[in-house]
Amino acid sequence: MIDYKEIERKWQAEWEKARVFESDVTPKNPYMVFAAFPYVNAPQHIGHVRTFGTADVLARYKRMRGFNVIYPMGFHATGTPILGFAKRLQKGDADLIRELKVFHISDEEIAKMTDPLHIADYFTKEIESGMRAAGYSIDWRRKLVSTEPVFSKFIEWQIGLLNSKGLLTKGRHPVGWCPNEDNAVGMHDTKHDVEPEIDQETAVKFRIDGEDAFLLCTTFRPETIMGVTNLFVNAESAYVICAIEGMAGKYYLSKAASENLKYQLRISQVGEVSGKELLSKGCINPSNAARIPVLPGFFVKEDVGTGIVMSVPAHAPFDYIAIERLKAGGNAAASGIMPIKVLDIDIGRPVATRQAGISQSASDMPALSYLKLLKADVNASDALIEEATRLEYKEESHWGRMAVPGYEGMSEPEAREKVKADLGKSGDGFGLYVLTNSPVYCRCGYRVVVKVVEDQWFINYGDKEWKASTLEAFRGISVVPEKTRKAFEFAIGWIDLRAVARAQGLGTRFPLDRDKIIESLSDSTIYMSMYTIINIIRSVDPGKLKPEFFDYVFLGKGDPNAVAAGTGVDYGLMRKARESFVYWYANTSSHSSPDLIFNHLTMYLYNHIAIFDKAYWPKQVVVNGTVLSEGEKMSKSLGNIVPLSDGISKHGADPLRFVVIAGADLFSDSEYNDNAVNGVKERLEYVYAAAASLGESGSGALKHIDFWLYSKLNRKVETATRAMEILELRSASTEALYNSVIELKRYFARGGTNGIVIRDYLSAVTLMLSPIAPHVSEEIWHMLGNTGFASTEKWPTADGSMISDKVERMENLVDDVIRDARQVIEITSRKGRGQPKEMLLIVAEDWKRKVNGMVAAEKNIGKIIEKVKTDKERVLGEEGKNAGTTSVIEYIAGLAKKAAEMKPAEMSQGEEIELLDEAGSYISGAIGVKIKVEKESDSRSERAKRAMPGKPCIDVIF
RNA sequence: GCAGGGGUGGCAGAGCCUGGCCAAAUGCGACGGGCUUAGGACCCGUUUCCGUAGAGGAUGCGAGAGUUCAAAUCUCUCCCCCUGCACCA
Repeated sequence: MIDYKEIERKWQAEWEKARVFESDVTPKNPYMVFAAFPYVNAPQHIGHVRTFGTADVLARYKRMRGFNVIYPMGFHATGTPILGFAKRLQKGDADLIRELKVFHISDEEIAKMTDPLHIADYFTKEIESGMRAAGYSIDWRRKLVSTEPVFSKFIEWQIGLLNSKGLLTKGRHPVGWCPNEDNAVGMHDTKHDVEPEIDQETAVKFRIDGEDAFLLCTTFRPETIMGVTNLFVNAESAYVICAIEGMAGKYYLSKAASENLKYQLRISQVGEVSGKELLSKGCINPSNAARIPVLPGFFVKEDVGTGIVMSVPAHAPFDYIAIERLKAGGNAAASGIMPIKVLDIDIGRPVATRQAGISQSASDMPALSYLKLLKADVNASDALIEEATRLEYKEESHWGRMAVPGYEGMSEPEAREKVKADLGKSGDGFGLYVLTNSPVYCRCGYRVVVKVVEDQWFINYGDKEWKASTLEAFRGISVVPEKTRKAFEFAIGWIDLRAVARAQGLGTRFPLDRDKIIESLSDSTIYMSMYTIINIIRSVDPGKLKPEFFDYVFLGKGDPNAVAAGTGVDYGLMRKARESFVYWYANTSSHSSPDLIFNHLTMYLYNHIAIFDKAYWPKQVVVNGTVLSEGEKMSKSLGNIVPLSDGISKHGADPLRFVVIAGADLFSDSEYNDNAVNGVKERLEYVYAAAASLGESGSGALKHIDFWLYSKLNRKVETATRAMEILELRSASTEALYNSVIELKRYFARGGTNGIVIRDYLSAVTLMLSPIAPHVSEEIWHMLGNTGFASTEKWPTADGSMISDKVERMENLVDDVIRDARQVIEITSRKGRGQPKEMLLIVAEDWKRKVNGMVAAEKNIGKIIEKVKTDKERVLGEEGKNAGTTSVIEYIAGLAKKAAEMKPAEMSQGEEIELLDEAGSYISGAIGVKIKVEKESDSRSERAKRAMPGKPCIDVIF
């Protein structure tokens, strides 16, 4: 048994003592591996091992491949979550405390966490100790925290630089907003962690007949305006009359809506009116000047949109039902309403209603068709009508074609945009932001609204030139796995304005507006460059780190003497920092999880392209999958996380690393469960035990099975190396561990005992396991009698001359024989022939091998038979001396069916016999019957002539 | 809706780029046997169907069509699942 705790303690101490993972500029080729730095609002759970562990495996592998490698680590503490965290604790949030208890954090410690800086401090240490326990080969001298003064100086430089390049811009921007706290709210600030989703609706003005006033509607489907037959209001709700700055006339909307909208419109109330009063008004449809009534709509909610909706009974099931109900109730104004269809659904498409055999053209009312489809009558539940709406919108959006003048033939999305633009031009409509997943509540209990923030600073990722050069540069960057490249390209194209400053949070003040804090994704785009110099400048007074300093170190700008004099930073130290940056930043690999593709990773690319010289642009980005537990993503919100420390103490760091990192393809999610971990443990222990018992092995001349093991080993090295190069860690580890165990077992079962062979095999396997299971590998490496660290050894290289298809296929022959023999015995025993005494393995004559070769080359059986008939001596030569012409011809004829795929025989009769003799005890052990190997020509068996090259004839003797 | 990734045997998951050696690796599970006082662990075997003194056949990799001597693998159409869609780390 392996004592994981013991060997982890031992080797981690040894590594630290020998400083094997600390590295500085040397003549060797540099390689820097880093992972997106963790946000420090919780300790690590085993899900994090996926990214940090994968980075570690690459660092360790590259080190063994002769690179000078650093794997630095930093911590992200800026931003709002920690602040929210502290606030929640101040209020004694029970959910959060329960979460913390999962990580075994003491009550005293929790009490102190009402201070945000303490949270950052505590978890930074916590996470570091977890990473040390997991055995990551991190150079801890380069540790960095995003709240450090040094870091702020660096970020100020970055923002200043972006601004000087004209990449910052200012403007209006909609955000989720809490009216109570007067703050922007993101997912972390809401109840149940829901993201406030903001979308733009279209507000349409319907002039009231005889008044200089409008009813203001909102809609997601402005293209249906030509089909509007009436408006709906909620007769029970309070409405108000408002003036809106910048727009002529007065506007009616619900009181609730006026409250919500004041965060995006300059809106002032000038009067009040009840919903009932609105019913008497008549409106003009701006699209066709038709006069339409205002009716009470049962489904209209005062706090959604403006509390007034357009009614399109032809295309909106709710509208259709509402009118039907009004008609049934004898509403006079409703009685005359006829639905107006504005778009058709492309005939021939597999539309749900058509499949259900419901005609659409007959009724001219798609809304009714969808209601019929769902068997929804006039009294249907809201949920059912909702479902019909959803289905209709989906299909109309997909297959709908406009059928009104000016828009004929347009698809629904095209028409939507066109109508929206047209309404904007004519002044009859404008865009309005809404929360699509409303209601969303702030943690404080208030309902979140949309606020349009004025004077918001952005990083303009929409800048055409910047976008183009980023996309261009991206083509030269290696993406692992390659299949995520498209997602990146899309993200690079999609990203646009990105808010760079916000009102609250920990972090660096925004240089252009000191009341604001730099948004926390924007302050983590080029921090990796700091890893190259942080250990050098650690002692420098942050006040001296002026922009000129960073200009020199990172951009090579300015004269070092002048910069040193101007900033007060030591000249030599500054030169050293520059040298270090130039050295390390030339070759980097960046690791993170797929959810960062659309923000952090894309911004990482953009900022590097904008700021650094081409030589220091990213070289490789690596994206890995997540970790599942019982098929579900491991996350705090699901409550199914396992703290890293628990995982390590329960299973050991190496088995945990193995399952999480190598348990699945890089981009697939890996499944963590005890069963999987135990499987890894068993195998690690098998290798360990094999090394432990090495002393008992013999030596001597190499036998076939020794050559076989060497062939497997060298092939394994090739495969694993190829896999490691593209971080296919699953294949690499399958080769290094799973297959090695299978091969070793077979080797021993087949009587392999050669100590030299086993040592060679185990040595290479141990080194290949080292990146993923470093502690166990060190231990085994030393058991094999080595003194240095496996971690710093050379990765094994394959000896191609030891790889032999023939040798491996010979071993397959042994298996084939066993399988066939079993089958024969089973059948004979079923036929009641009792226990066999002995089994003959009759090996085909060499002339048959010669014939096989001829058939493989010729394919034409007839021709070959002719040749044999006319000149057997010459055709078969020495091998055919004792073969009767008749039996030769019979044999050839028997090959007719297989002629097409016939391959020349690989083994001679002598080799085949030798192999079967060597494997004899293994074979007889497997089938439980004594075996005897004989030559076809020596055999007295009647079946002997059935022997084929590579297929010995089996004859069971009773 | 848009974008990306997928759909393989009881399950998980390779294979697909570079078509044949694929009834399809590997692991788990299930079943049978061995070992054990017993269980666990471990070892051996079976795990689509049919046939059979063995080297054979049929069906088969979301559905359908096509290309090819040959398709899980290439092409097209369709269906379904997962993830993301912003100011939030």
